[in-house]
Amino acid sequence: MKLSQGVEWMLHGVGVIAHAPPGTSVARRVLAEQYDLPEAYLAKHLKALVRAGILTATTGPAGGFRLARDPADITALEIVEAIEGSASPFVCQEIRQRGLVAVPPELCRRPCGISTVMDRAHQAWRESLRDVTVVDLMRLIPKSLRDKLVARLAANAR
Amino acid sequence: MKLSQGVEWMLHGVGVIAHAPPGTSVARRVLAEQYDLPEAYLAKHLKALVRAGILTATTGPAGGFRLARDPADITALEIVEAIEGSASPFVCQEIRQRGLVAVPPELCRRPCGISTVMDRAHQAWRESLRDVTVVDLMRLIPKSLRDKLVARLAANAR
DNA sequence: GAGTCTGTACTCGGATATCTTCTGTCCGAGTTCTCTAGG
DNA sequence: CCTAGAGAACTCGGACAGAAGATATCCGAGTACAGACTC
Repeated sequence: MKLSQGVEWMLHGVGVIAHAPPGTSVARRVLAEQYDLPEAYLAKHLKALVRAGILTATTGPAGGFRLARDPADITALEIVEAIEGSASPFVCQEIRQRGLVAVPPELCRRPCGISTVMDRAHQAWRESLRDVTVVDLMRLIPKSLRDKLVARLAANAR
Repeated sequence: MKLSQGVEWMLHGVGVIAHAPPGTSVARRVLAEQYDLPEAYLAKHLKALVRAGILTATTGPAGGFRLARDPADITALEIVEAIEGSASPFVCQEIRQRGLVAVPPELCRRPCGISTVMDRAHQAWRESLRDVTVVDLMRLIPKSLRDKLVARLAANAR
């Protein structure tokens, strides 16, 4: 079980985009330089966030990415699932219905108990991430650096 | 993020092994037939559980696998982590220390805030799985099938 | 008849290919700004 | 001097290779039982 590193990039990245001056966008080049990330690959993950309705993208010289909604309405869970997908990491293959002591289909109306156990854990994980909003992510940046960040974003906004 | 299917196999498998008559082992062939699984690949995961101290393996004609400890002392979390590893699915690459607005090392004594958020979610996931023991897994098998299972295990024990 | 020895059959364990998924990259479509030319 | 037009530069988006990990498999090492042989 491994999370894509795009999750880390986007959790940091959305926190940066959220600091952009109102009405301005952050170009992916600016974001890539911010953390010294490969720009082309970063694009892939940004695109996923646009599809998920978390960011909006505008093209052209003054284009870039900005939040699609209020930062308080966007959760870390949404960001993670935009990249990793919302499917559970545990996929029940119904092996109980196979083999020598197969469970007859009429007893399989309810999901497999193992599957329930795993899903419950997954829900606990999701709940934890749902409690964190982009506002919280913004607060994670040390204050001294926040000023530098905002200055840089303002300088790159056109 | 995807869990190996070995997790499903072993959660079911340990539940089966736990039903073996006292003093007997379950051969991997018997376990493979139980759910119609590829025996050779199943071996890989069983080995992982032996390394983790969850099962003990004995060779020879009457050999096989049995629980290394009391079923009430073995948690689902142990089984999952024996296969997937105990590392967090989120690995912090410390990208905050890179790029144009890099955080100076003296401010990085504490772990990155993003990392903390993800680790908290991971701990919630682990806690949920830690609450489930092998005894619980045994109870997940419907009673009517449990009798058939025990009979089969007794017939294959030598 | 009892004990011992040898052989066989059965078990698990490590090393080895194949394939899907993540990682990384490139070039094309679209838009806005700017510069220039004309009125 | 002002306005309109065309060009250029900058943006994002989808299609294309390479690498790492999961999946699947085989053959070898070790052990307990069973049979046969000897005393």
